[in-house]
Amino acid sequence: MANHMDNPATIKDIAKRLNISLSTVSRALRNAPDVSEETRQAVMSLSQELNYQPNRLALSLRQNQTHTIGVIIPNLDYVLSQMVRGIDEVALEAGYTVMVCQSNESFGREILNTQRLLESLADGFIISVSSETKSFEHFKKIQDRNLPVVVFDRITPHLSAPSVRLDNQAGGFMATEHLIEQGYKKIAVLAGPENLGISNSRLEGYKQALKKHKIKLDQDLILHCDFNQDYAYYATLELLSMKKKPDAIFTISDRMAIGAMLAIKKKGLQMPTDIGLVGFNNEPVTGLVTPAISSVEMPCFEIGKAAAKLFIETMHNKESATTIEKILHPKLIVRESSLKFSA
Amino acid sequence: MANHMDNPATIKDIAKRLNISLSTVSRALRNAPDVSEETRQAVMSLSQELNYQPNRLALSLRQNQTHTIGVIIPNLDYVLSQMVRGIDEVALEAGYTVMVCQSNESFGREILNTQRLLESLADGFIISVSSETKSFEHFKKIQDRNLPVVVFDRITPHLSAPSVRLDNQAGGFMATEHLIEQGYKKIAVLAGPENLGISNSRLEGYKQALKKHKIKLDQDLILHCDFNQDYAYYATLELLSMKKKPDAIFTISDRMAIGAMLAIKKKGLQMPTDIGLVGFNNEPVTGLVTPAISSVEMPCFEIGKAAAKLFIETMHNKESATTIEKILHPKLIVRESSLKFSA
DNA sequence: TTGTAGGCGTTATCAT
DNA sequence: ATGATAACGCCTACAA
Repeated sequence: MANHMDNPATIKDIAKRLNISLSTVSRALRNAPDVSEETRQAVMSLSQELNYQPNRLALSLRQNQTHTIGVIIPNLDYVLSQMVRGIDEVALEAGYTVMVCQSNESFGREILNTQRLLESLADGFIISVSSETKSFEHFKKIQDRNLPVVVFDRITPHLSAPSVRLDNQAGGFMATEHLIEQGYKKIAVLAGPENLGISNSRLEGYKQALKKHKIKLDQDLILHCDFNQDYAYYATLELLSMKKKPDAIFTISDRMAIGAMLAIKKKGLQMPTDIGLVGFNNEPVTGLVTPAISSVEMPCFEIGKAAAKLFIETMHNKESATTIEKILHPKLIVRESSLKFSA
Repeated sequence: MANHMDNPATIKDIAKRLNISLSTVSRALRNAPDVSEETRQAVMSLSQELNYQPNRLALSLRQNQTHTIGVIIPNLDYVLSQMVRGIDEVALEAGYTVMVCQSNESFGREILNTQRLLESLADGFIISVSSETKSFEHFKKIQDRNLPVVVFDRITPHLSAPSVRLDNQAGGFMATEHLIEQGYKKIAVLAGPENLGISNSRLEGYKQALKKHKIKLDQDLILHCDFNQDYAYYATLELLSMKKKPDAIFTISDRMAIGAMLAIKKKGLQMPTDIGLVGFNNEPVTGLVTPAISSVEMPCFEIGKAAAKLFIETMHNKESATTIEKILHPKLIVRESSLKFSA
């Protein structure tokens, strides 16, 4: 049995015990061709006995790579958890370890995370940008070091890197068109922070749908508010107090949809009769509340997997174009909250 | 400006440019006392100019520590996300980087994660055990290397390590007693997997409450099922088909509570009149469904923070007793689903 | 087929 | 106050 040593066995230990040189051991261990069967056997069996594990630190130092991917994300909510699972899945299989850092939607924290991960010598980065972030110097530093970066979900034009994302505009479009087809006339939209790409794309889809159906765009029906439930609640109360009150609301996240729902109930209005509601993300909760909320489904797990795959590819082929843009497609899940013409 | 070098500057570079020795640079950088003010200034300013960052790999190799904590958790659901946030918070502040690995409740995956993290030379581990895990050899390997381990949330007697957890029994007790006080007579419990500690503790609390109130324990009212919504749904259907049907259900997780709720609705029963329901975790969803579900609140973020703090302490004081057990307290959040005597 | 030596970036010990 | 050297664990020319 392995004697109770604190310190893991090293190549040196094996070499000493076998009275051969370090290099021979190293070769035997890595199945190099030029080592006698006899020595190899001896090395192998002893290394098993000593429970030898190569020291990744030494390896990394030598080869100048850590087989670690730095993942920076704004939070660990439902959507991103799923995506991280996808990343994890692929990365693990490819022999990479993942370091996940949450920025908590904080710009400063994002910089700190980048810094730390850079210090830890991650081989590259998979990033979803915080909503607070408007400057991208910290990410540029990564690229200055010539490390591969993949951005996903919340991408940004300010960072030129291969990317994976949802077709957010299509999502916004299908949500809005669905409401139009259900006979809603005055459709408001709760958009997210103005500087956020996904927010604007979904909003763009909304506008596109109105245009297609020849509905005049009313700026008063577009509200930008923070990505969370409370803001959405108050924004909705505001909307519902307008003279020319909307008869439907599209929110660009489910958190916001929940906030809107609570406000609608507070006002004593009924969904889907008085007012229609469609959210975004298709979080499980949308199917559980009453009425169940229609939502745009996003293939989170797949997006995560795609991001990791793209990363690995970029890694193995450093010259690859930074213009690769992988776009996955949303799907509308219709539930009660928007089903005016129910079956 | 920093010339566009791919390779980060090293001590060597600085030494060369300044025509002094490596050791002097090293000393100057680390503010050693025995270096002339002049040299120090020169080194400092050049290192800034070159944007010098010490190479953590080399440092780690030298000092035999990575300042990295391996975190192994079964999944990234609401509860654990919060806890991870807590861990992150404290670890970051203490200068540690966190590597989070999900086992996906899989025993094999947990072993793999441990292995990987061990190879990556984490300085220690913070672990919440997968529900599938019945053997603990892989964790013993960590301790064999004399690395500190802290277990949290899902702890196990098979692993002797400092731990942080909720007083699960108290949680089970307060949920059950609340139901009793609300006048429910036949209270069933949906417990989790049998080998899981938290499951059994909560169940124990249930039993304790019955005992206190002199209610006879009925084994038929205790169902073990997997930790998820679907199982809970079917288990509840089963419960509700019994002749001596229960008039209240305590589920040891909110996921299960949701499953139970759906089954109750399916059967056309009303909460809280026909049947009472209390869940566990106080996930946001419990407040959003109709009727809102009472639930036992657990201070997730705090538990995470406590785990990380305990880890840091253990780290700095290796001889510390492995018997430290930090226990945080739950709080019952009463909502409609169990409020028979409503105000 | 095997061994020797140098290097990855850093720090620590010992001289000078 | 400064420098040379060995060491952390590993790999890889190059030499034998």
